[in-house]
Amino acid sequence: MIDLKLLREDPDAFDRGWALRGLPAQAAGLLEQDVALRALKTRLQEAQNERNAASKQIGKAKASGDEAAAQAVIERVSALKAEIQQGEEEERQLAEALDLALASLPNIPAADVPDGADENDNVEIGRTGDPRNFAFDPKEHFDLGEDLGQMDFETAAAMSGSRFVALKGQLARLERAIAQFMLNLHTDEFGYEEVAPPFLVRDEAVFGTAQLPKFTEDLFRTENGYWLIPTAEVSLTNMVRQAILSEAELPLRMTAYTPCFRSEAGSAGRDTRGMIRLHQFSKVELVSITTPDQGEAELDRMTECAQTVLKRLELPFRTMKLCSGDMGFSARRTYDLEVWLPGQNAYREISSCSWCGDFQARRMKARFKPNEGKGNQFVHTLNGSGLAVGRTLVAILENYQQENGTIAVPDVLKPYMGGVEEIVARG
RNA sequence: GGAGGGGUGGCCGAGUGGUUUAAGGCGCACGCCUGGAAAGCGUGUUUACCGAAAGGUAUCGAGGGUUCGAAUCCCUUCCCCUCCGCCA
Repeated sequence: MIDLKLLREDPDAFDRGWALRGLPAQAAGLLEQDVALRALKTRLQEAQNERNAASKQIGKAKASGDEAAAQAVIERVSALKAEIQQGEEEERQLAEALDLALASLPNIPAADVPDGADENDNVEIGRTGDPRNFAFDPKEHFDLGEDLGQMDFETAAAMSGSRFVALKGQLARLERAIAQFMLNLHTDEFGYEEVAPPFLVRDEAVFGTAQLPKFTEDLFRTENGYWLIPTAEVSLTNMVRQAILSEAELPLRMTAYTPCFRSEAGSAGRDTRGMIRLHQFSKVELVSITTPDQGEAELDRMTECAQTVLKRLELPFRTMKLCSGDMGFSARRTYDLEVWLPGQNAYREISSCSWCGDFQARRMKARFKPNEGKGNQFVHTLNGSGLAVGRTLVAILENYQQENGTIAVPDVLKPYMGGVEEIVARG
């Protein structure tokens, strides 16, 4: 949610920001609604003031037994009543319309975010690790997994439809090992607190992180009104919903390993084979809650935490700074990590780290009490994947495949694999 | 699923139709006092909007209603809690 006060001060800056995201100018229309609402409030207040003063006179008149005087004022006040009621109704409608408009507008990109329309305009800012030279034609992960007899799309489809998978045996264990490794890294070395959060949440939570009101079609919903989290960003960020934190306890860093549920509406036909795009996948998420002055630096730190996972797994990747048109709704700045997939001969997104400023905090009413000065301020929120577990498994299969179709287990995962050094076909 | 009890400011908590401001406490801020501190005393302390200011208006989970006037009465709804039942 953008700050209406800032919008009043510099409407052009907001229009420029929205233009970067391909939106038409909004500020004038919003300010018009704002002015109308405040003018109405003022009129309403004047009428209420008059009514209150008159009501007090009635009380006094009745106390002194002057029924006639009381009756005269009562008649005058009743006339005000209709006017006030109508004004209140009008005010409610105007406020609702303005709130919805504000809630439906995305965050303003930071100044350094490259201007661009879509992912083709993202800017590569670094590569880490060299893609391996294969002496044979590297396969895609789904061929590898199916040949190993441990990645079963057909059985999953039979019970759940397309975009589901069942992992078995050592691949199922590998997924667990990946998640364990990531969680241990983020908690033991980077100071994130592990959280096991709810996977079903209410409207307010999803509004807080801004999937609502605009992106309902991307989410699954239960019949009694719960939303299945599309990412643990929702659960973790809402840990501080409505909170007033003390500055001393910031930054708060939380991590969680959760399933993520996405309807993938609008992505029909894309990545239909394999595990790249599923309705359900698991992810280790990172969320930081900071003071405003720490927000930007925290994004760099968080991105490095995510990069470290790939480095330890010795997976080649590149780091992208997202352009304005490709950033998520809440973000001011986003870095994507794209892992090299030799089977696809392409870099594919495996992490996305975003700094949201106070955009989500304002929606959640997440504040902190500063050490110096008075008044509570909104915190900054950040979220990032550290990493998408399913896609990490894909990357390991493709990068660690051997000519005979077996998969070498990355060194850092061996402690989690119970002595297994190589994943082989089931006997 | 059954039966109850509740939602009041940063926090706790009083308040079942009126006659300046939602009592009181805690916390916090400032001041007085002190060699310094504690204690004590005093002042202030939701948010939004209008106003140069003084001040005003709204805000007691949300939305309707009754009334000249609602935190208070009525209706609807959301949320939290307790007990019972069922259950990993």
